[in-house]
Amino acid sequence: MGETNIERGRNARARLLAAARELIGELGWNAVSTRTLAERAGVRSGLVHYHFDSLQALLRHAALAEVQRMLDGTSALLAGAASPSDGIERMLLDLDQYNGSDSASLLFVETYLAATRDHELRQGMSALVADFRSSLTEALTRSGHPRPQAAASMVLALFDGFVLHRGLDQGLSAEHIAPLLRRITNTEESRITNTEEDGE
Amino acid sequence: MGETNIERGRNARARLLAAARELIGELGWNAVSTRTLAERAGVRSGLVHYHFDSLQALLRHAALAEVQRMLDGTSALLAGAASPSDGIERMLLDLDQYNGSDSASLLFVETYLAATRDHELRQGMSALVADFRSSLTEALTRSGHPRPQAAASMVLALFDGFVLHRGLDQGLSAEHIAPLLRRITNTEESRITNTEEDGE
DNA sequence: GTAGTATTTGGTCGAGCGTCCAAGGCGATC
DNA sequence: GATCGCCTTGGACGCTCGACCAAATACTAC
Repeated sequence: MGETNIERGRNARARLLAAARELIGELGWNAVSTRTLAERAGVRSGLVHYHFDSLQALLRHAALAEVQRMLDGTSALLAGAASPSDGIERMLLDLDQYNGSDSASLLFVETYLAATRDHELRQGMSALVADFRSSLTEALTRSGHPRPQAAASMVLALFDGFVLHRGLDQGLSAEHIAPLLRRITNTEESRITNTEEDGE
Repeated sequence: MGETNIERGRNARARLLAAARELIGELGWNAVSTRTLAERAGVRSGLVHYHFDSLQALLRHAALAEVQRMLDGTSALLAGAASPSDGIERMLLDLDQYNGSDSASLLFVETYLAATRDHELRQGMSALVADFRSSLTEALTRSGHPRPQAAASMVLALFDGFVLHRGLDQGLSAEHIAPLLRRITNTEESRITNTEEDGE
């Protein structure tokens, strides 16, 4: 295809996105500058505004692509599992790869925060998260969970909070909380509505 | 007492801290500048470095004080409840005041993130969170929970993730997930270890 | 009042920021 | 080999930043 000239462009663009993926987590969304970005990508800073409308647009694009990649990988675990409960537990164990201090974990949280201040990013993130949650909800519904919607929301919140807390407390492990996670994903209705038999 | 001169200083200092409390959530940790801070506090920007060693020190101080205030308020709910399960559920309902987009919610998450990049802040946050978690663990232990440590970790992660997700999905409500929260805080051992009776 | 101390002001410093752009490089096409 | 279009360069623009400091101010103590 000898499109070497165009390939050059695609390459630089991809390297800029990869650099953004790393730096958002390392430095924080607001601390990523065109110059550090260009340096990490091995290009000159002028290129940023050739390939993207603005620095924010670059960061948005990089963040959404990475979040989608992570969510896709995670929901693949759900699809390949024998039951939703197993799938969710595998997802939890899979979360151990995000130790809460690596750039992938932090990118996720940074993107959440940036989304509260950037309308376009917020819409993109909402769509991705809603998709993921509806997969979860659907799986839980099919398995007969009495509150599939609430359980899916809870599992999602738990996962993100899990990653957040790992940044402070490295002792927090997936195996540690897996047994209790099963209580949520159980298809049985909870039998106990009030536990005050145990005073002090 | 005519310490009017010192009072002036205390007042300016307090106003700077209050401004930081607001702005960290509104703009993001890294976007708070000495000048916006001073403007919000109604003082001149030079005062920042008179009352504090650096901008970072001011932000650290303000964030840790506010997080402690929030955690203290929340654990008061636990202390005043009939049982840990009730207390935890009240804490969850109390979380509804943090809608995920207000400056209080965002300050919390911003501080988590900033702690991964600021050693001193990280130590302060770790101590506060560890304190809170140990209160929870102790309460769950006294009530006979089979896995008090794991349950406390889980509840904490769930709460923070809950706030995080509310920023994207305002439909997420505490009442919605309260019934499932009880499954975690239940003092009974989970009876089901494997739920694959429901294929597809 | 005078001296002394704590607080506040207003401005400067060098550095880094996002954005823009004219000029140059470079492979494809004729 | 000339022309064309995409890609890249290097620098300039105006601006904000954290930090710092000498002078001015406000209050206290003598």
